[in-house]
Amino acid sequence: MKTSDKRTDVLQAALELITERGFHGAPMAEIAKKAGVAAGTIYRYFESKDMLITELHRELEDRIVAALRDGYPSGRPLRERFLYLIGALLRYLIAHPLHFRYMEQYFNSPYGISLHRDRLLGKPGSHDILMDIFKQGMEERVIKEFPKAVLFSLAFGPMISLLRDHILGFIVLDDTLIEQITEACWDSIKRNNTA
Amino acid sequence: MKTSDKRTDVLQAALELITERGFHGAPMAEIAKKAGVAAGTIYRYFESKDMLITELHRELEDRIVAALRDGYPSGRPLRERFLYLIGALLRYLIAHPLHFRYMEQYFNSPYGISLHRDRLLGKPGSHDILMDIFKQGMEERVIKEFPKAVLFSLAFGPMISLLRDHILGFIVLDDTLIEQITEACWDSIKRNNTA
Amino acid sequence: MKTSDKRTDVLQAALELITERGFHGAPMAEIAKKAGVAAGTIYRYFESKDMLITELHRELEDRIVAALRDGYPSGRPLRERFLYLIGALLRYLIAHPLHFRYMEQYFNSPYGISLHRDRLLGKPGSHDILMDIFKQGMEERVIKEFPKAVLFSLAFGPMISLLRDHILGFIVLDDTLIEQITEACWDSIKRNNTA
Amino acid sequence: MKTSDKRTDVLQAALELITERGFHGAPMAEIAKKAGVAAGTIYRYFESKDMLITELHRELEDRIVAALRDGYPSGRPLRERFLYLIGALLRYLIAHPLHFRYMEQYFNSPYGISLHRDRLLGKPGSHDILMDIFKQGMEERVIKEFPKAVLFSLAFGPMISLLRDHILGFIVLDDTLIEQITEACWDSIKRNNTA
DNA sequence: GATGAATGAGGCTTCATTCAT
DNA sequence: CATGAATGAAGCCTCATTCAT
Repeated sequence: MKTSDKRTDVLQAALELITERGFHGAPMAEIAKKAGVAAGTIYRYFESKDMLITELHRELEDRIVAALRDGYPSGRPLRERFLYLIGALLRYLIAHPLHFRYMEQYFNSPYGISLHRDRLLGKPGSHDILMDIFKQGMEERVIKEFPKAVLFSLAFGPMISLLRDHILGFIVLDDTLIEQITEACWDSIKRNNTA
Repeated sequence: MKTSDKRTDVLQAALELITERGFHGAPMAEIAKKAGVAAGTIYRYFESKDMLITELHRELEDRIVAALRDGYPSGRPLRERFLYLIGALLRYLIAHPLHFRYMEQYFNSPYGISLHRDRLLGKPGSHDILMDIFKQGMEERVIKEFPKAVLFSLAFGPMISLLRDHILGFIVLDDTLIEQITEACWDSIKRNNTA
Repeated sequence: MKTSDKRTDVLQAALELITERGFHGAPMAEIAKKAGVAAGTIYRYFESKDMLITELHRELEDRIVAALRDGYPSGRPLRERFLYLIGALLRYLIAHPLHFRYMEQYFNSPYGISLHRDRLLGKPGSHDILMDIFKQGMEERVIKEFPKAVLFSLAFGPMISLLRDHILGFIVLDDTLIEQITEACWDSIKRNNTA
Repeated sequence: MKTSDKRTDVLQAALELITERGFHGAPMAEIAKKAGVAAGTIYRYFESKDMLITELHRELEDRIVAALRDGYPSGRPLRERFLYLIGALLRYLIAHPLHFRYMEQYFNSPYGISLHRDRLLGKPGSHDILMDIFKQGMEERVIKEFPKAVLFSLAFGPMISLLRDHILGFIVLDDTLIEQITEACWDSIKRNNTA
């Protein structure tokens, strides 16, 4: 049994180094050293530093999407599905702070700019799930009449900000708080029953 | 009247180049050229590239804070003051997309990591204004009982996400939409007077 | 019957790759791939890349010399033997452009510099044949009184230049032209019997 | 008075190193050291190693062409002009063996391949002079009826071969010999007055 | 103060060669 | 014998910073 697949080692080393020091503070030589391989070895698995960075992004994204799909309460009411999605993502990223940090950096770099809208939840998978919720919600007049991008921002914007604070130790996001926060997000997009 | 203060020229050139190409895509030599000065000249005004970057951040922050203070309806009700703050910031950043882009990059770089909590509204100034609103709001039971960091994220998180979309052209933030969005933010932090 | 001797495959692959891209555009790994063997395998047959290159040179040289010997009209008059030699070489290299390209590259590289005089026809074999012609020719006062190196250059120099043009498609060397050219070469070394 | 223009120093160092060791045996770092400058300095004058190599080629070519033009006996008979051209080139390259070695290497590399026909005498200048001689010579039926490329090869091919031998010390090209050789070249292209 | 040529450390990448399987 | 993953030295180039003018 091989515990160490070199490709995986490189990705992990890159993840750690890049989240800690940024793309430009993570030379290939250092990534190699941290991964326990020679510098040249990285190039057997990744065409270039850019490719390594892009590939790592893709892998993390896949894992995140998988985490969101897993346990998604398809048949349940709108609100419940929405709360699940936000909560699951929040929990995943709290459990994997490096993933969060990496994704954040990626989107704020020339790499991620081409990804635009397909951001944190870019993969068709989870993105569509969310969009379905929004669509259905607006049709049923449960959710405010907003462009999807606005709903998206209201739903996920706070999370990013909160995760940073959590990682930096400014707040502790325990289960109770997470629940309250997801509900607050729901409040921002749900229609006010002015009736 | 000095139309061209070299220091200002350098800052402006740095702003444009860095927002367009990132910190590492903006060599000092190019900044100098764009600013119409010699490379060495920059070092008369800034100790190093890092200092230039930090200084630029500080200047932008100052201007943003000033913009928020200006016209702030001190004596008015809580909700109105809150809406004003969010709306003013949104409007300022829409009017100054480079400022937004720069601040975003800054926070997502090793530079910004040391800034922690003091983010977009880091300067005591505006930050305090907002914190006062939260404090008073919670005391008066108008706003949900949350750690301030959470309230902050609920209030400003969506905005950052929206600004990106706006700058990238995915949505058009006109005055009507801005008003609706700020109200949605308010919905997420205001207490549901179901009692 | 061995259709594929690995050693031969490697030499052929090297020939093709090197003539196409130069010594430095032909990595061992690529030669190996083209030869259908593993990179390490090459080192069973050749001590190093340098040795491979040198060895390939030697093999091509052997084949060229063999081609010249074959059909050489030993008993015939001087002029005829001379014309045969030039013509045969020209025809061989036209038929094997890769051989020509390789030899050319070889001589113009640090490898070939150590080969000095032993150039295209370096191997004692054909070289001697030519030298005999020159010697006899001078003795019989049919050929100009020149150092052998000069006669050699007059005889073969034009050919190299022409082959390049032919390979590059600037001229088409058909049989008629070849005959005329070999005669022109003869003109340059044959004594003008003006006396 | 500046004896050392850094650009010139770099070109000279490159010339020496490349002729001695080939393009790939002449690292930029070494060229820099030999030129007495820092590695990075080269890039102020040349965009890349390729550009340096190409530029050096151009400069040498210019000098050679200038040497050929200088003293060219425009008004004199065809034969004299031809002999002058060959002789002048031969003399120039004997006096500047590094130039010859460099040009040779250049043409036998991927760089020079794109130069094709425009070889040693590529610059319109001298090339045209030669072509004019050929054209006029054929019209006046003084020169054999050959494609220009063939005449060119007959005229210059031997020279290249001879220069190598000279540089390697196999022969000594003194003025007497040079004159005889140029005449031999003339013999190869001039029409045989079979009349 | 201003200039910009010069510096040289450091980054990314290639590739000949080795060696465990 | 053959394999091909791994190695790491070495090459090209960039760019923040300095300093003589």
